[in-house]
Amino acid sequence: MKQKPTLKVIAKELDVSVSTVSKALRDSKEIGEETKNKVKAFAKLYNYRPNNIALSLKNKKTKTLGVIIPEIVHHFFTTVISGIEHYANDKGYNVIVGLSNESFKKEVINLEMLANGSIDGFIISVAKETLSAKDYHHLSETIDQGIPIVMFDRVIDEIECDKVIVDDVKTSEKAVQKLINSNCKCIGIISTKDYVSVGRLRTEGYINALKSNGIKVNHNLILKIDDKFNSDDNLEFLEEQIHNYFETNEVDGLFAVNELYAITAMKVARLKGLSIPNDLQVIGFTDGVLSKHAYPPLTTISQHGFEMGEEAAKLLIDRLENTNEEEEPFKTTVVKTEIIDRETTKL
Amino acid sequence: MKQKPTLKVIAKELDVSVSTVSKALRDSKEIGEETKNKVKAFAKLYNYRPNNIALSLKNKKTKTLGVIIPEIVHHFFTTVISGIEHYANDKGYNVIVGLSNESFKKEVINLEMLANGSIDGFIISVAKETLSAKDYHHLSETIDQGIPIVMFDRVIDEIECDKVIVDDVKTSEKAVQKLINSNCKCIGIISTKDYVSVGRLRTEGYINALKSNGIKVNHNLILKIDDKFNSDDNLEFLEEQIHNYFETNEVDGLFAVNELYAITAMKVARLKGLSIPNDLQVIGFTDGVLSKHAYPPLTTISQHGFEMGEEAAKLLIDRLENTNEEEEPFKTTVVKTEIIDRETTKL
DNA sequence: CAGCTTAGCTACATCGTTTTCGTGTTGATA
DNA sequence: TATCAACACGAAAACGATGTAGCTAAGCTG
Repeated sequence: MKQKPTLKVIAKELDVSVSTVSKALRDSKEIGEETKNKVKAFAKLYNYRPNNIALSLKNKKTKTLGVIIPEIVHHFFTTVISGIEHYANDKGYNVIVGLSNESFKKEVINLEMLANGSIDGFIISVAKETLSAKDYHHLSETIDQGIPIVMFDRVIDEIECDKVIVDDVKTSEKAVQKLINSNCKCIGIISTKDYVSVGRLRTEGYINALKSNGIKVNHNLILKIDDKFNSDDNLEFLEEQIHNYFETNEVDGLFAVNELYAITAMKVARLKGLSIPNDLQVIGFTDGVLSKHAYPPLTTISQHGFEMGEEAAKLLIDRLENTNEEEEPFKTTVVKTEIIDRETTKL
Repeated sequence: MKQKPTLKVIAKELDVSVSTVSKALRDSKEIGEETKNKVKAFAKLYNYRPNNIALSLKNKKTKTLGVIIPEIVHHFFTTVISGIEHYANDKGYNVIVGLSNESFKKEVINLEMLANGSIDGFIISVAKETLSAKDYHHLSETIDQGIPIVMFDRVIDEIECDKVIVDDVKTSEKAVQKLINSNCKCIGIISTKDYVSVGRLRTEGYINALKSNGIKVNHNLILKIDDKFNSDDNLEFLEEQIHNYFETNEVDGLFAVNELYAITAMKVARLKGLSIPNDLQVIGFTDGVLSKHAYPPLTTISQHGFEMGEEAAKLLIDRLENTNEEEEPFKTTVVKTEIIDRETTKL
């Protein structure tokens, strides 16, 4: 086992000073050609690489980004991480991932654990518990300490920072409009409780679409699921709620605010003997593996998670590397969406 | 924006020395009660937290783990990451994620980027390209430098390090045996090319099961998909290969080495008018979202990815924190598997 | 009262790097 | 020959924290 060489050992070995070695490796013109070559050759031979930690301490920047998400076993979030990684790596940044598991406490711990110099900035999608508790002090304090935050998907209006979102309202309008155009007479929505911003906004879009088509909004057709935690865990609960929903409503068009709700609704509908898309048309939100491989393949809205990730990383790194005296104003980037036509809708 | 206070500013503010502050905060008995209280109160007021980077430099350990995986938009890998995170966080470690995208070059870059002091050890699942090229110098060099590596799932026999695997051979035997017991007369397997260790081993298990039941092995029934990269990208290619396979083989039982192959095979079979599980029984490997939500829900083998992650983190952290003089011998942990009975098999 | 202990604090080195500010030597110039 | 620039390099500070060793004053003992 050979230890990583440091400037000091190279210096001693070649009988020059540490500063000379450092300068030679950085190709400073202060150092003579001969010495430079000697040092470089030696460094190459022993595979010298500057110690990142020492550099971080000196430069007061770590070149790593902290990403905090509610869960990682989740297609959308991992797609976003891919995008973040891609852009970040390209710019020489590393990505350190923290999981909140939708828990406020874990979110706070993660933030504190990383805010002690380990990272230069955060990219975060807020936990449901945080959203419902409306306790954002950890976020504002972090920003206060000069650590920039970029929020994506689940954002908080009250906090001033860069944000990357999708136009949930407009997108949902489009989806519901598509159902209307496909001759659906009774369109329902399966959404989340209102404290989840995306659920609220998508419901808003659903209502807008109905209204602008002169359709009266029937609040029984709006199902708001209360899944505080990982929804995969209480699948039966979800199925039961959807089952009850179908018992009391005769829908022929359904808009679900995520894949799982859509897939589960399809499953329940199938059990009731409904044929998709003949008896019931379905549109989901988020284009994940489930949608693509479902039977029948689900018509859904692609959020372009990869682009969201890239954009979030870009916003963050831009801010980190902005050397201007004046602070840049905060930006909110809206990533465009797209309806992926598959087989759960007609037309 | 208030900057993070350092020991130095606290010291100056309270007119004591830096060491006094440090010791007071660590509750050293060298410092008088009065001074301690004063310092602690001040530190609390200004929310002092020791700078992680400085600590890392001093202690020569970063308390972060580097995880390098082929892709992150993948249920199994994210489940493993969850397990790693869970155990690591518990022990006060952070997790930094690198993606190889199945590329040898990216794997090397990621390793080098992190091996410069940023992390204390690696947890890695090797890229397909690395496996097929059989070039492991980056791994052995890393270990040589004293940075421990734990491999999981896709491991390399030639490299000596801790490993976490599943008993692929035995597990596959069990799965195929189940098909035999369910009266399948012609059982096929969809696997990967042999350089992917898990594909090779699972094929081995398939062959073992047939042999031990006195069934002659027909090599036409063994389909080895060559997907060097993310298999989601060349879905048509996969479908085509499976389609051809079904054209030339009349199988009534199918074992697939991953979810996607299983689901895709089911889709192709359905197109051919086959009914599942009546005409064709299917068992997959890896219990992901696809299996659970497929139609019909897929009988599959759970690898317990979460436990694998926890175990990998445990092996790594144990080694890192082992203060004994002698090196511990390398361990290979075999995580148990389980067949999840769903609706693509009879019985 | 010399000598010793001890409480309570400070100085300093250290981790690995970069960077500023010297400093000594050479060769050229006035 | 004194002066000066250019060259090639070294010493030291700095980043933030920790720990060892050293120092001072007070209190005690014989």
